[in-house]
Amino acid sequence: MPSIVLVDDHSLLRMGLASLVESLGNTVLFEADDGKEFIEKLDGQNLPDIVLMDINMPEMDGFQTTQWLKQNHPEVKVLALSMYDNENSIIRMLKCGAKGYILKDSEPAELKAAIEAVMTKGFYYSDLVSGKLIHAINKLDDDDNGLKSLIQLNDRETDFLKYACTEMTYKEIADKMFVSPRTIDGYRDALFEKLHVKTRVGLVMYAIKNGVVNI
Amino acid sequence: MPSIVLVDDHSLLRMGLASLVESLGNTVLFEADDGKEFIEKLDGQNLPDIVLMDINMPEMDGFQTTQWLKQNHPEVKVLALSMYDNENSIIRMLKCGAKGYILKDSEPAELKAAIEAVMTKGFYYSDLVSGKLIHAINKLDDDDNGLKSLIQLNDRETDFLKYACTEMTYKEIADKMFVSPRTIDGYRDALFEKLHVKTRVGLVMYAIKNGVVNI
DNA sequence: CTATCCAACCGTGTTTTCACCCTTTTTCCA
DNA sequence: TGGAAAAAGGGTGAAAACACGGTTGGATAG
Repeated sequence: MPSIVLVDDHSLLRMGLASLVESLGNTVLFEADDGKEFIEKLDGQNLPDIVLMDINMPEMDGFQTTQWLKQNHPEVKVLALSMYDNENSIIRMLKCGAKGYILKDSEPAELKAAIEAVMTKGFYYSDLVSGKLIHAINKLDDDDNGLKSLIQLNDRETDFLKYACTEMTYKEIADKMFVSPRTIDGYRDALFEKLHVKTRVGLVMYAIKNGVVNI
Repeated sequence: MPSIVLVDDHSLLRMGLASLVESLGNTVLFEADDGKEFIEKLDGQNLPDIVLMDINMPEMDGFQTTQWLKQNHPEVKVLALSMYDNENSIIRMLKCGAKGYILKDSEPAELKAAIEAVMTKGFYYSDLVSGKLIHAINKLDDDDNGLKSLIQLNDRETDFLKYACTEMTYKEIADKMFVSPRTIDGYRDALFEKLHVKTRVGLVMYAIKNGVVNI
C-alpha cells in the first residue's frame, strides 16, 4: 500500500485529492501547504513512497522542494502536479528530479495510473510529457547550442520580471531595484531573448504562466 | 442529506471535491466539466439542493450558468467556487444569484459550514464576502454614481481585452478587429477608466484575474 | 599575466503607448 | 421626432517602450 504525501497550497483541492488518493487504495501520510511546511513535517523516519507536489506555492515552490528531496531523500519519488502544461515547467521539474508530471485537470484514472507506474516502474511519463520532451529535443537542434535553451532566470531577472507585471514604468522599476534605467533595459532585452517574446505583455504572460508572479 | 452537483473543469479537483463532499455526509448527484455540460445533464426532475460552481470555465462560465439557474431553477442554490478573491467577481457572482462564495484554498471546514448554512439559512456569507461587500459599498459613496461601479464589459471591449493580452500592437489589433486604431484607443481609454488601471500591463493583469483570457 | 566572460551602465534613435480634446455617425427613447 | 447619449474616428504631443551599439570594472580560467 503506497504511502503518499500531498503538498499544495489550495487546501480544498488538497483534501479532496486526499480522499481520492485514499479511495484508490493508498495511505496519505500527511499534507502540507508548501515546501517549507513539508520539510518541517518530514521527520526523516517515516518517509512516504510518493510526494504529489504542486509547482506554484508561496513559501518554497515545487522546483526547490523537489530538488531538496533529490539531495536529501532521493528514494522519495515526486509526482509533479500543475495547472499548466508549459514545456519549460515540465522540463525543469523533471530536471529537478520529478518522476512524472500530471495536470490538475486530468482524469482520476490518470492519477491512478501515474501512482501505480511510479511504484512499479519508478516513473510515469504520459504522452503529454513525452510530446513536450520530443518538441524540446527538436528545438535543441534548431538552436544548435546544446542544452542552453532550458530557461533559467537569475535573481535580478526574476525580481525585474515581477515588477514588470505591475503598472510601474521601467524608470520606476529601476528606482525600486537601485539600478540605472539602462540596466533595466538590459534585463528586459535579455529576457526578451531568453523567453522568446518581443514586448512587455509577453513578459507578463510568461511570468504568469510560469508562476513567477502570484495572481 | 443534501444533494450536490459539482461543476468545474479541473477534473482532479472536482473528483477530489466529490470525495470530500460525500465524506461530509452529502450526496453527489453528478459532476460536469462546464456550464454547458451541466445544463445538458440536468433533466429537470432530479434537481440538486446545491451546485458547487467554478467561475472560470471554458464553455459556459460560472456567471452565465448561475444566471441561467436563477431563471430556470431558482430553487437550486449556487455556491461559487473560485481561485481568486476579486471583489468584482464576488459581487458579479452574487448578482447572478449565488448564495455564497468560497475560495479554492479555504479549509474543508469552511466548505462544510457553507453547505450547512446554505441548507438551513439559504445563504452563506463569509467574512471575506462581507468585507468585500462593505468595501464595495464604501466605493459607491466615493464615486457617488449609484451602482454604476459594477464593472461590465461589452463584447467589443472583451474582444479587445483578449487581444491586449497578446504581443500585438494596437495597430495590429485594430486590423484584426476591423476598426481604426483610434477606435482601439477609445476602447483602451474606456477600459483604463472602468478597470482603474493606467497601462496595458494593468489591462492584462485584470484580464487574467477575471478569467477574460484563458492562460 | 592576459584573455575573456559577465553584469552593470550609457547614448541615440525609432516605434508604440498614453493623455487630452475634438468631430461625425448611430442609437434609442421620452 | 428632437435631442441626448453612445460609439466610432480623428490629431497632436509627451512619455514610455524598444532596438542597437558601445564602455567599464571585476571575476575567473588558461
